[in-house]
Amino acid sequence: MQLNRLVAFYKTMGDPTRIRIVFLLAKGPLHGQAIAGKLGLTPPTITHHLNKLREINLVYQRRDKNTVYFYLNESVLKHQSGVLAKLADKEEIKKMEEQNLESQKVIENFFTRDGKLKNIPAQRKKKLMVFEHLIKGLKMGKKYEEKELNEYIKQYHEDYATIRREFIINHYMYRENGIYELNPPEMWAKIEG
Amino acid sequence: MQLNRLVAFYKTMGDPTRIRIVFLLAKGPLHGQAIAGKLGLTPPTITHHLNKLREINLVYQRRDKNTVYFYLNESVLKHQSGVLAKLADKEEIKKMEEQNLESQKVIENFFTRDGKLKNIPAQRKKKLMVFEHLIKGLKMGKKYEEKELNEYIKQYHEDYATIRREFIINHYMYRENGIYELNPPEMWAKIEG
DNA sequence: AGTATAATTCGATTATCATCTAATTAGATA
DNA sequence: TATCTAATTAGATGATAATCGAATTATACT
Repeated sequence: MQLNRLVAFYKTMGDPTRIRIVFLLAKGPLHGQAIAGKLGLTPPTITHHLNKLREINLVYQRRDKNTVYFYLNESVLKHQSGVLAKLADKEEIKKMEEQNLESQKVIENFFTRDGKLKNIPAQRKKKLMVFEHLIKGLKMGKKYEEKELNEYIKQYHEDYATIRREFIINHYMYRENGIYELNPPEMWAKIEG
Repeated sequence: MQLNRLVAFYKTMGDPTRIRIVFLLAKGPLHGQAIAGKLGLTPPTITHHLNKLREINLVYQRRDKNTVYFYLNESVLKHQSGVLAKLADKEEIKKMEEQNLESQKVIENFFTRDGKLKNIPAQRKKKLMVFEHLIKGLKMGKKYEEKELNEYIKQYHEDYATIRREFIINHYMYRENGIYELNPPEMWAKIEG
């Protein structure tokens, strides 16, 4: 459970202008000037808020000629709706705690005291726990050259190629033209209870 | 749809300390010192955050001897989870818009141009729309003497007694020792689509 | 090439807010 | 009544962030 990401989501949503933008986009995509017009604000202000909304992956954009259309990413809303529902349910809270403990144990088993990965677990569940631990050092939104990513992985384990491939397979990251980037957590391979 | 309340909820949740408090309370009630201890913060800071959380009705408290126990109000979390789910669903958005328009029309029909209520609608749905409009001038958390509440209602309509009673019946407000206070929206009578 | 339009960046201003220490209130017990 | 503990209030400080006008970038059209 990523506390930081949760907080970032709420902090971003906790602004009247941004909530209004979200409601506008919930009805369908709009371009910047349209948003500025409907809200009675200037374009720089809209850009500012759209940046914040993009940081939490709530909007994405597509360009058409000269104008950029902004879209709402509904999957993020659904995901956060689920988080809130779980938070209201003591059973789910207990499950989350247990999962945290279990994952902590696996990490202790598969990493040396100085943080190296001993070997890649064979069991899928444990493997995913290890991967989630590994990517904690990567920054959301940052673009990584293949070389840079290799170097990062090598801190932990020799076989960077395998691990890098696994990152893609399990949707922790995606690649475009040899550039790697983290996916938002909603897309990651799920660890089944 | 109360934009302000939505924003207030998110703004309050958008703080790491408060999120941690919510997670703690999700496991069960705690008293102030315990929270301060677990988070490594001073009691005044905890009081500060609990006030914020109480403002959005997310926590309530019960006193036992000298110590105050704080509880999480799970219904608020469920409610907000539902809001997010709706926001992710274009159909629901459309419904909300239609409801808004309909409600606006009803308000126009039942109020004079200078804001007086002509008469109390007989149809339940319209009646509730009118009541929701009336209570917009009342402040959440404020305690109203019966006299004060009567005066407020009289701005709109002679028959303050009936309307005041309806506020209670439909759970817009509650009364304790002759003091009236607004309920949180989750408790209000629902207007069926 | 040159102009028009949309979007972004930069810098400044202003307001909000998390946290602390010190002081105060409230209740319980002896 | 005196004292202990828990909680709150008050005031100060430092950091964050919403908004705007001016300047800049990026793309399209003539």
